[in-house]
Amino acid sequence: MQSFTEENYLKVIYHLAEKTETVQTNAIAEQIQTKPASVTDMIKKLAEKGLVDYIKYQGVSLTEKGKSAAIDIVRKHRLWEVFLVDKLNFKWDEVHDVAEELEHIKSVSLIERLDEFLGFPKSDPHGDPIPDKHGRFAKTQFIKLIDLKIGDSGTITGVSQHSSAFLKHLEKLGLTLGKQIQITDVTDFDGSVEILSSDKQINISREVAKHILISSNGKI
Amino acid sequence: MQSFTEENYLKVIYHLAEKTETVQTNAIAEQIQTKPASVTDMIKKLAEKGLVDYIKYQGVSLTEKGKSAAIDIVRKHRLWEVFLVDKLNFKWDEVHDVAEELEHIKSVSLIERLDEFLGFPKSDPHGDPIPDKHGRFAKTQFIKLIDLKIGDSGTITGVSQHSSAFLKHLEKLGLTLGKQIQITDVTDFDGSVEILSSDKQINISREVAKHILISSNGKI
DNA sequence: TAAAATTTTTAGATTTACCTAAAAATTAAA
DNA sequence: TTTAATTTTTAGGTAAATCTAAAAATTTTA
Ligand SMILES: [Mn+2]
Ligand SMILES: [Mn+2]
Ligand SMILES: [Mn+2]
Ligand SMILES: [Mn+2]
Repeated sequence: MQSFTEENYLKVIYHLAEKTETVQTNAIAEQIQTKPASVTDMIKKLAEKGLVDYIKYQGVSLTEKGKSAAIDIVRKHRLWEVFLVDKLNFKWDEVHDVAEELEHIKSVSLIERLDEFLGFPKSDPHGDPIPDKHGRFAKTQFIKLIDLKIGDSGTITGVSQHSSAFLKHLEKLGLTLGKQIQITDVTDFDGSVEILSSDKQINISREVAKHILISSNGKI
Repeated sequence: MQSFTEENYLKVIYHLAEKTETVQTNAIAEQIQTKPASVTDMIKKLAEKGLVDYIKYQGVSLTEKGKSAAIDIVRKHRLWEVFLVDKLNFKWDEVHDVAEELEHIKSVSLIERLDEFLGFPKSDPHGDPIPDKHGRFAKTQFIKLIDLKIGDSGTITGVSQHSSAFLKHLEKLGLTLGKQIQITDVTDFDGSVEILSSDKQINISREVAKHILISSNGKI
């Protein structure tokens, strides 16, 4: 059984490992909002417990045991987010912080029953996949909107930024999950992207386009 | 803002104060499952924060501020219990421990929306009243089953013991909330109580009878 | 490839919530 | 009303998760 703090470390290491094979002390410190010295201490403890592989100065990676613990927390986080949006009418930009707390509630039957109550959802309000109780989930094949070419079209199926500011912005633009979009132009000047969505022309910045994930269906 | 631990102390003091005006160090220690010396430490801290009134060796009592914080935790605990039973199909004997964790989730809007989602319930699965968001609730007027006389009847509206063992036992006897009962006899030998419920004669021990709460409707 | 910059670790403290053992105060009994 | 029992507090310490400052290792730059 892991402490609240240990669980947060495992989850952060898991997410960072999606980008780089082995995870750096500083990167963890930044995510956890703590100092590198504290991270080193905790990493040693997690290594003792067999949750991470750790070689001094070489970074850290999750063991199978650590990975499965991390996925379990991610599962809980995403299920609670679905609950908050589907049942309690939270907006998609309001759920993350509460889910950060709820994900640490320790009860296997609670999560299994919640999963059932929600109808075994496959993805959370941000399009992220929800692992099943065995930790299995489909690795989703997303393309960043920024990487599409003029004329390409697809469906918004995820976001790679969960900040309230970003999500509220998308909401205002009408760019929510499930929306069909087509790239109509890319501005030379600032690289902003012109898209067609719900019969409206919208201009979004490169920064926004980077964090919208599309499941492409090629040309219309 | 209180810590997880401070919240538990406030809640325990609140419940103990329902019996005795001022609460003893040892009583708190027993509830929290800790040592009296630790309780003294924490009481000092709570007094510093203005949450309890404390005079050395004289016991402790909640200030208005402390009381309202405690009631807020009780409200959360009971709302989560309703959620678990009504929405996730937990039994009434399975919810307490999970609610002990959920009650510490800090989000005002979460609880307000949960309350609404549940239809603003007035009592929890054990018959205990749920305070509204201002901390107000009706002081319920219960009589212990053990205090009824032969011939008296009433409705089971609460229990004063929340252990799983006790609740499972009641379930097996069919003595759940809302059931009509009538006292038919009291055994001289062991003081056990003979009752009529759902057209069946049941014998319950004094110990059980002490913890069943009845809203009496006099003679039938 | 040697110096500089960056990253990571160690050393030594701090805070929170505990503990044990012993002293002090209160309450009950003789 | 003194003694005994009980309750409560103090004194001194531990473990978990932090921190700052400084040392060590690695990586980058020149
Ligand atoms: Mn989230
Ligand atoms: Mn999410
Ligand atoms: Mn309860
Ligand atoms: Mn209850």
